[in-house]
Amino acid sequence: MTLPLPRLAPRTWAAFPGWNPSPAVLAETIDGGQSFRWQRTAEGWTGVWGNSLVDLRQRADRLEWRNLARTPPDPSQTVTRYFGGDRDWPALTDSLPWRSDPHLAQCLAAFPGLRILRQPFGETLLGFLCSATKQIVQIKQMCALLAARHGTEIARHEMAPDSSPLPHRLPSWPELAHIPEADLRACLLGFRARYIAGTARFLTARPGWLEETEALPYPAAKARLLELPGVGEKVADCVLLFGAGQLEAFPVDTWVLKSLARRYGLDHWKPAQVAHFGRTHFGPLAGLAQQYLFAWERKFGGR
DNA sequence: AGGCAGGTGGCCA
DNA sequence: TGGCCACCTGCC
Repeated sequence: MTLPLPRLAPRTWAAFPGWNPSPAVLAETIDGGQSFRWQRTAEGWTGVWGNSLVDLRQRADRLEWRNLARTPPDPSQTVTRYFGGDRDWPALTDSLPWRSDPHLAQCLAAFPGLRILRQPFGETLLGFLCSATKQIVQIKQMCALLAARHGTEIARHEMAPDSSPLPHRLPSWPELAHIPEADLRACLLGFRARYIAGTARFLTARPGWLEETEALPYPAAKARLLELPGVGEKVADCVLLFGAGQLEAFPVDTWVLKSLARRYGLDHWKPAQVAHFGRTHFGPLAGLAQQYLFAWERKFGGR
């Protein structure tokens, strides 16, 4: 006979402190290519990171969230960190050189309140190792399969609705190290499976390496990430921007290449040259500027 | 139906 | 240093 579990109070909706983005800007922030673990629901969005399982919904005048997992003990702290709630985003955005850059000004106006997420470092690395020459939908599928087949289930709050499609964590790096490459390939990873297996072996041989890397200043952290198989300039910058809060990281992907070619006259420039231009032109928060350019180009770039 | 997709690593001049 | 190409495979 099993005893009935103590009945926990249902998690209730709470207003999101200090952030009220439009539905489009919210979608661009959580589902625009920074993170691959958010799904639309009837009410809004469900997302997973670490041991967190969180719902978002928008009311007429505010954004609301609720925790669906039994852990962590203080979910509001986790949510605050994930959404960069410890930074003054309006001030950061205002310090970008939009006054002397009409296109940047146009991008800021098109996505007011856009934020850079601060995701768990190791998970960000995994997501972007999956990203090479893949579109966001497909990267999300890879992550979903990795989680469903190889990640531990997140203990849900008793009162949480069980319709959530994302009840599993991504596998940790030690867990990934035990998965045969063939099983990784079965998660639609293709040639990326070799990178992930290689990185898993590398990290398993060096306990603490990832945590040390996350804490290093940007140039040193990037140099270390480049040691990993499958991590080049672009992936390293994405991991540092979206998983370590390094706003000076300036990932150059095809969208940013397109953006700078068409809006800044940098036709035929190579990625390394564009990266240099970005750092000098946009300054120490180049990564934040990059996210606005990226979002604008994806949405309006077809003209 | 088939080319293409948020790159990287290896090889060659 | 710079340019090219293989690498997997599901989607539009």
